[in-house]
Amino acid sequence: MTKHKDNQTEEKILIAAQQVFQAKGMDGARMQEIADEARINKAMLHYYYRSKQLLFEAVFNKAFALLAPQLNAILNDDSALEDKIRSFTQNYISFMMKHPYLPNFIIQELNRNPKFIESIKNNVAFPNISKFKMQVEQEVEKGTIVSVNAEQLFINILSLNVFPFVASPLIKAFTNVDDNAYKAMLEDRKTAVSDFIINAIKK
Amino acid sequence: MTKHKDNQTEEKILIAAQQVFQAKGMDGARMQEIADEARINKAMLHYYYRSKQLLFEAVFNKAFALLAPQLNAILNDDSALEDKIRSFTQNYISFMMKHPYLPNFIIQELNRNPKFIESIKNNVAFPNISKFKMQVEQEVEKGTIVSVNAEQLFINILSLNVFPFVASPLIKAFTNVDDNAYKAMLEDRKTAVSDFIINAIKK
DNA sequence: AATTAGTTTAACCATTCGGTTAACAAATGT
DNA sequence: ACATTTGTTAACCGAATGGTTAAACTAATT
Repeated sequence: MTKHKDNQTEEKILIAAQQVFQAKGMDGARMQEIADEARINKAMLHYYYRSKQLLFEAVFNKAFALLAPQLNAILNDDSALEDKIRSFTQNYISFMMKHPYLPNFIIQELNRNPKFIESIKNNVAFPNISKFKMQVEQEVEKGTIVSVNAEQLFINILSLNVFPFVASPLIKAFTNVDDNAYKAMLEDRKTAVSDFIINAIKK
Repeated sequence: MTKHKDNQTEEKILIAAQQVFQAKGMDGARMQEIADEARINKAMLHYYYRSKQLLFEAVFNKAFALLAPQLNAILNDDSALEDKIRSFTQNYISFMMKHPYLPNFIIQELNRNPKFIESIKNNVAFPNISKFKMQVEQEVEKGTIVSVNAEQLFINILSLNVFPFVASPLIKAFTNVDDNAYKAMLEDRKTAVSDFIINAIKK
């Protein structure tokens, strides 16, 4: 980062830290466990990242940088609303099935420390609703969809796509479904959710 | 609980533990902080609840016992599907606005320890989808709603109602909305969400 | 070969944390 | 009145934890 040559150690640490932090959260993670996971000496963690807090922030920012473009796909894209909803749902669920820990990690840590969001809000690619809002308002005016508040619609889209990943243990228990069947249900949702949304707003 | 007389101390501890655990989670909570919050000596925590783990479980079970009946309102009630969706949405959002920490706490701790759910599954009032599933299938057969999978519909209802409480810091940031405006949006959702759902499944 | 800068390790340190102990106070029962 | 049980406190304990240090090691640079 600063004086360090391009060493593989720094990368190994970040990967290990990612796994441990995402599984156990900031408070539950142990520096020793991260070191073990990376198969290096614990002092190396501090050599490269100075403190647990800074290592955590590196992991968090990387995770957020991975998530943000996914959301911008629906917020900033130029294609038609219905197409966007379909492609977003399809892509987002595929993406999340590859990174199931991601949304929970981000949500949990932001709840733990809400001030933390200010520091990432400055990020260039921070998702923002304004363009999406204009598009929805235009569609309402044109009469292609029912009268709907853009913020509420965005919350609905996000909820339907993200929540099943955040609350999976709970949902599995309520619906008496095992891991494989749940995966199949998520697969179905790639189209079922967009059908649901479009039905809800279509005139 | 066991040999203790109906002392107010035990109750004070549980209330304080609830606040601290729900704000900071199992790993982030400190026994000393709970004692301070309850204005009692730390040793009392162990006198009444033996260990941090057991105190945590008491808090968790109480929280879950508060949540479960809310869910059973839509799963086990006999009224018509559309009415249930409306009343559930209305009641659930009102309820959550009074207990905003609840869903996050439960979801977070179940993700931290998925085995933990087995111990509460035995609970008599543990929410179960089976009756709701039958009702949805009947409505589909009668032709009053579009063909829809009951589990998926249940996930959708849950997502739309719960997620805005779980991810509030994130949503507030994306939509550029402050605390008061967000509260107003949640208020709107009491009817907006049920309209959205019913629109989505109506023929 | 000697110097230097960067990297790695084992041992160590101070603090925090969950939990215990022993003495004491206040009820409760006889 | 006395004894026993229950409730409360301060002081303490050992283990775990984030972080530091100083020395050893490695590999370029001169």
